[in-house]
Amino acid sequence: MSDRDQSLPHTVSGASNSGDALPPIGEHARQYETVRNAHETELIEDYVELIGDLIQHRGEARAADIASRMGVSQATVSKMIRRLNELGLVTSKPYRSLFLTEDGQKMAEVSRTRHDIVLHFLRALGVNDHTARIDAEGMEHHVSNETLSIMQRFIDQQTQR
Amino acid sequence: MSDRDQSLPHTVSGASNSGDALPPIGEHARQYETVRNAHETELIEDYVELIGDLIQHRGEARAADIASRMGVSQATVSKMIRRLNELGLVTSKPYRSLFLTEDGQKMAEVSRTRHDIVLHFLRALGVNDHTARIDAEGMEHHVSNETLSIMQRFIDQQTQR
DNA sequence: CATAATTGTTAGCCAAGGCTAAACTATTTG
DNA sequence: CAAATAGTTTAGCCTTGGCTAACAATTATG
Repeated sequence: MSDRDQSLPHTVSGASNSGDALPPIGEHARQYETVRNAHETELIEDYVELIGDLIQHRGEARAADIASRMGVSQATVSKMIRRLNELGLVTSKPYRSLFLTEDGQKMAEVSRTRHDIVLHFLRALGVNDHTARIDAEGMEHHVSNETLSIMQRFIDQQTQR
Repeated sequence: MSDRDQSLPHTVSGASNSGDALPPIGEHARQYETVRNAHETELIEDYVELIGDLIQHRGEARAADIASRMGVSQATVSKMIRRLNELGLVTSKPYRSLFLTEDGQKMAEVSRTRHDIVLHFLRALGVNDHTARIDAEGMEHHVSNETLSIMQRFIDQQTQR
């Protein structure tokens, strides 16, 4: 709580969208579909990204570390690792630490880049570091490449002055 | 696809976060926890928000409309409505259209406001309308009130000039 | 006004992502 | 080097949010 509990702004400048017509049905459905799809990959990406970070910063990724950092039980991690294996994102021998496959490394890097852009963008916007970290974690999977590019441009403008 | 498929920016100005140390374990876990919690309420909020929109724009919310706009089967909607009922967010009589309870209306309004702020913000940033709509749909549930306030301020600055 | 078409519900299936408890493996240490 | 501790996996359970198919109610129409 704390940082995230502040008075919610109650207005939007100019015409509120509430007055706008609803989008055409097909388009509307596609918007929700995009979100549902993002959902399916989100967790996977979070695990892969975290595993990449652990390898980079700690030299290895142990299940126990993943569990404590993700805030879930070891059993959950174990099950997830099996999935990542099936998806060809990690290789693992029982009771040994993990490695990312080439695909896994690629995914980790893309996720990491996106994450960083969103985080830097929020900070450049003026959001405090702690909140920015939390928001970035949730937002990263829902930001299109178009928006990412624009965020990057914004960061550049802010820092080059 | 289309709008969302563009070259991913590969750099972040200044120090990449990848070089930063990992957050302390407890904090890290809390970040993920926040995202997991958001997840649980996301869908609920989407349904409630959509029901509110339908009532406002169409005069009523029928299950069939919800199904086609969400892009899911009617059976799924029916089941979901039962849950919303249990949660005290809607009232419904079998084979009749839905109404939001007071709590439901409150939730719909908060969601709508957040959604609008994020959407307007993205447009003010320069994101094209179509992409902005998709991104807003996914992002809205992960934006803290602090960030929303800052987005609102940004919108005001952009439009008041 | 009887029947067809539309809309809503129920039953029963599935996969994902949590959990706890118990079993197994590896590592550390007395 | 044996026993204790730490780490990992498996089994089995639960809830959510999808689905299809079958049935029920409502509404529209010939």
